[in-house]
Amino acid sequence: MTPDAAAEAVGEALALLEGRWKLRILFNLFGGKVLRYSELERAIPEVSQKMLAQQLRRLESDGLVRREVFGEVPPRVEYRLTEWGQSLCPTLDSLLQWTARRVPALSGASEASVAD
Amino acid sequence: MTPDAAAEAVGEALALLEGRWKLRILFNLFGGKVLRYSELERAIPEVSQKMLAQQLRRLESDGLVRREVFGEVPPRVEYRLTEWGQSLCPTLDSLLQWTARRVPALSGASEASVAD
DNA sequence: CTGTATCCTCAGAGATACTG
DNA sequence: CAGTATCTCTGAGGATACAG
Repeated sequence: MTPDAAAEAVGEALALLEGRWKLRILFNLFGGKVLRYSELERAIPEVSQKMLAQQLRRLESDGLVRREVFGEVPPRVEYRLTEWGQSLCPTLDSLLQWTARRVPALSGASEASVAD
Repeated sequence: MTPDAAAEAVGEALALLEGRWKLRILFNLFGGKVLRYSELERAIPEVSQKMLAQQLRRLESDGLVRREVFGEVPPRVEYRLTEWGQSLCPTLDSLLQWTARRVPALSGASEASVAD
């Protein structure tokens, strides 16, 4: 696999998670949690209705989230992770472990090393 | 760990990789490769000089890439991954494995399920 | 309750030109 | 060779209003 092909493949994976709200949504659903639209709004107070709806649609069409509509009055819509979405958890965990391995601060990091 | 805290932590990790060029750069350096500025330009022909320099600086200040300047004429600058940067490889691999597990296409995926 | 529609802003990507 | 400087422009995201 060439560096470019690998970068593209990983990039496509990351694209599914990019944006300011996707991770917030995902982490509120990890562990099999099932939330209504209004519950997600409360869980993520900073998000606008437009962005919440938009990102949920994206997550759904990308296969990470399942949306279930109940034909009731008043309307009810529930969101949960798909199995595939749930299976992302360990990978995000490994990302977390990686950040923990970051070196605190290189002593001479402010200036690039200069060899001669 | 709350969903919000986890989302923020993972978001910070992803931020280190976001942008159109960072992964391209990273994958060209994985495996201990050492490349000069001009070699990176050739490896990623679509990138402008501005973006390449800018993203390299970011990767460097984030601790993923090490930059080594040789005080020669003509100038020579080499880039390689730090140990921490190199240690990201398995995680990106697991991301790749994850995408491979994606379900091909849900039969009734175009319309959301409607319960009653 | 669960969304669309519209308008607006502003960080960041890209093109181009220039420099030690 | 290895970069800055400057300009432009796009599009993600936000505010607000409206709708089934």
